[in-house]
Amino acid sequence: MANLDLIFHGLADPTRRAVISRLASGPAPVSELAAPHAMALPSFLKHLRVLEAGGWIQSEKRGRVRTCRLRPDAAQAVEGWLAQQHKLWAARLDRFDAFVTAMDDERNTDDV
Amino acid sequence: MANLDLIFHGLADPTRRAVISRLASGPAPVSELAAPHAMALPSFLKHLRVLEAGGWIQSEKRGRVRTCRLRPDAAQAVEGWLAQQHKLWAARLDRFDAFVTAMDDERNTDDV
DNA sequence: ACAATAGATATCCATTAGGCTAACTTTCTT
DNA sequence: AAGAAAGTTAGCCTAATGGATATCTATTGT
Repeated sequence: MANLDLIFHGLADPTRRAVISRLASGPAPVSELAAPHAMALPSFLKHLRVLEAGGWIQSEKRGRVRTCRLRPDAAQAVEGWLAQQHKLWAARLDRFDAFVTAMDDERNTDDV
Repeated sequence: MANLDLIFHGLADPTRRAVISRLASGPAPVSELAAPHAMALPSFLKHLRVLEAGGWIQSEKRGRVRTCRLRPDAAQAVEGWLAQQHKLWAARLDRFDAFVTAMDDERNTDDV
């Protein structure tokens, strides 16, 4: 699996996030993926390579057409990282919730 | 709220992810955050600024000490993006699961 | 008052990112 | 066989990254 640096770097660009969203509705050849993006093809190809390096997509060339499809792996890695952070944050977030709740109560008391 | 580019860029570096994890156990001054990382302070400060730009942390200076604390906002943005993608992927992932299951069944049949 | 502490600022440097054009290879189509 | 289509490769450019030093400011402790 790709490392988190590459995984997150893959997401840190709107073109690449758009490609991921597009591929959610099914595999597509390179030029179809590139069409909505106002840039030269070689520039776009770099984004695809970044996505591939991050494990977001895989591609296969048949004839002169390279078809790209999404891979669920990277998303799972992101979720894993988030879940781990959540565990760490749990106590804090609870306390934060308590704080917000206390504020609300106070405000309500004032209001009522 | 910071945009997704900055949010994800914040995560695309191990030093910065370590800072986020560290801050989960509570606020800390800059030099305490910097201590575990083998780099010069100005280099480390850049990472803090990236995290601040991405909405991951906030900081406040009192006297000569700047205290940094985590903000839940950025994580929520990430979760929002993931949830949205999940909606898009749902059908595909189901089909992928079915595919994997079919493979497993096939393999089990061979094995047994 | 002075020295130490905690950061901040200013530069500098090498590498990577993200864009481009031009030229090239392969694979269809006619 | 020739030409169009779909990528690919190579090189160029500018700006941003991620690191470093050296210097500076502002606080705090003695």
